[in-house]
Amino acid sequence: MDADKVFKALGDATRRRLLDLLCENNGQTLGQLCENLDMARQSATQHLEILEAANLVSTVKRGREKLHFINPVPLHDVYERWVRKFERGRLSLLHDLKRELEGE
Amino acid sequence: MDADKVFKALGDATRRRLLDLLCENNGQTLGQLCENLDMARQSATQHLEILEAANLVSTVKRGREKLHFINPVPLHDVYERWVRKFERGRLSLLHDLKRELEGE
DNA sequence: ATAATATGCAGGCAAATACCTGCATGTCAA
DNA sequence: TTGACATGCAGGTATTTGCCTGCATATTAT
Repeated sequence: MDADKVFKALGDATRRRLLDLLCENNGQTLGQLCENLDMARQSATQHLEILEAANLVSTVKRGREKLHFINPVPLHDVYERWVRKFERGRLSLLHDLKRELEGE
Repeated sequence: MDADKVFKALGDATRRRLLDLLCENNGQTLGQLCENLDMARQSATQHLEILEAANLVSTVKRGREKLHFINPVPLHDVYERWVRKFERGRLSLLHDLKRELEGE
């Protein structure tokens, strides 16, 4: 997993919206996704390319259409590497902060 | 939680490194953090400001020093909103993808 | 008081980003 | 085959980003 690509991909509201759209209805074409986006088709294509480079979306060509599918694996990896790490020490980290804010 | 700020903050290797450094040793000063970064102090300051704006880091001034503490709450929120959502449908999403890749 | 230390503030610059328009290609259906 | 439709490719531009340097301020220690 390339953490940088995954996080950068997630760091844009349009791309997170695309993931949400695919979560509601997996396997949509570029055209279908564009109908929900309010931007030129080309811009949506670029966003989808970034999601694909991060391996968050995989595509399949069917005739003249291109179908888009979510790949949930990188998100799971992000959780394992980033969220769980801080989750483990969560209470003690919060404690550090609170104690310091209260003037030690 | 401002998802956009949190994701954008996480979308940079230097800032993720800062979070790791604080996870190892919470409450470090700007100077201490800079020693591990290989960039000018000002650049590090800007990264820390972004982490602070995303509420991932809180600071306390002590004399002439500024102490930095991780706030694990936004990361937890990101998990709740983004990772768990896809985690729930994870197997079926993977199934969609696999079936399509195999030619349906 | 004065020097050393820790951080803040302002501005400048190159690269990356997120849009766009215009045209080309490939596929389906009449 | 030909026209309509779905997507690909190329390039142009304004904004944002990440880094820097130079100078200012505030705190501690001698």
